[in-house]
Amino acid sequence: MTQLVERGLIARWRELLTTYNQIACALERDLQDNHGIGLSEFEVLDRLVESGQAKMRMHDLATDIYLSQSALSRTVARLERAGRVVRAMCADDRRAIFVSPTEPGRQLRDEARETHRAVLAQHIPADD
Amino acid sequence: MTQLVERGLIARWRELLTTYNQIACALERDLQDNHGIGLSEFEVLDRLVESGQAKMRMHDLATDIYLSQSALSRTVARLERAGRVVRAMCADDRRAIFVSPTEPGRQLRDEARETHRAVLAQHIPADD
DNA sequence: GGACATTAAATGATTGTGCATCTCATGCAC
DNA sequence: GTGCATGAGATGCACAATCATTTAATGTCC
Repeated sequence: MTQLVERGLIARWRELLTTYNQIACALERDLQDNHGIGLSEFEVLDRLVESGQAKMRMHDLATDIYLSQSALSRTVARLERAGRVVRAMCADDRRAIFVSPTEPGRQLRDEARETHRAVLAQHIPADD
Repeated sequence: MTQLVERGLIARWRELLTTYNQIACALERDLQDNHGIGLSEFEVLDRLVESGQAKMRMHDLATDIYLSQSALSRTVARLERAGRVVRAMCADDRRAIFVSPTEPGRQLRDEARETHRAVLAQHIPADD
């Protein structure tokens, strides 16, 4: 990535495009094969756990992540369906929803994190 | 991008993830709004024209680009439906297909290129 | 020449995404 | 209080991407 800094906008964009797609594709495949979880599901779960808090509001989760609001909503729905998180009412603001990882969810995250890191290590250049 | 080189794998990946999504999203939106063309359609058309050749085989086009074979096939189909390219038999190898941009296709590409460049200029850091 | 692997491209099925819209809940003005 | 804008989240719809499969043409080995 960094070695291409001077090549002009288009070249840098294309580099970004292919790098992103390669990595995202590899992550998607390995996460799915090894843990039965998609990339965006992992990213959500990961951020949820790493926040350290027991529960997070959807809205706060959304600011952290690259997903659109509707994509986040569906991703959390999938995670819930799979028993990785629970959604709960928020007493203070009844429009809001709290999301918390379940124990299996935390566990899955820990396992998947290793696959995740391995794929990244393999695809992201050591340094410049 | 470059200023984050030392932050570790995960941080670099997240940076890539959000950068990519912001730019791709902006490109998609502006290309669609201003020229009625999607990002992958533009990328295909752009590479097709910039190759300098009158026609290219699908397979050669595929090596240049981040799209899967089936995605490319459908993207070209969309471009053809919109009159931006034509597909033709290849006499040498009757399995292969030639793709050529039409005049309106070239023209659209030239126009869209400016939008494309503008969005990139706006989102990709000048340099460091 | 015949059988089989390989290659180019298209296509069916499934899935995830974005946009627009909808439903409620809040907040604020009056 | 009523009325209206705004905010949080869910959902219908359309579309694009993937995987797996299919069709058809080439190549190869015997």
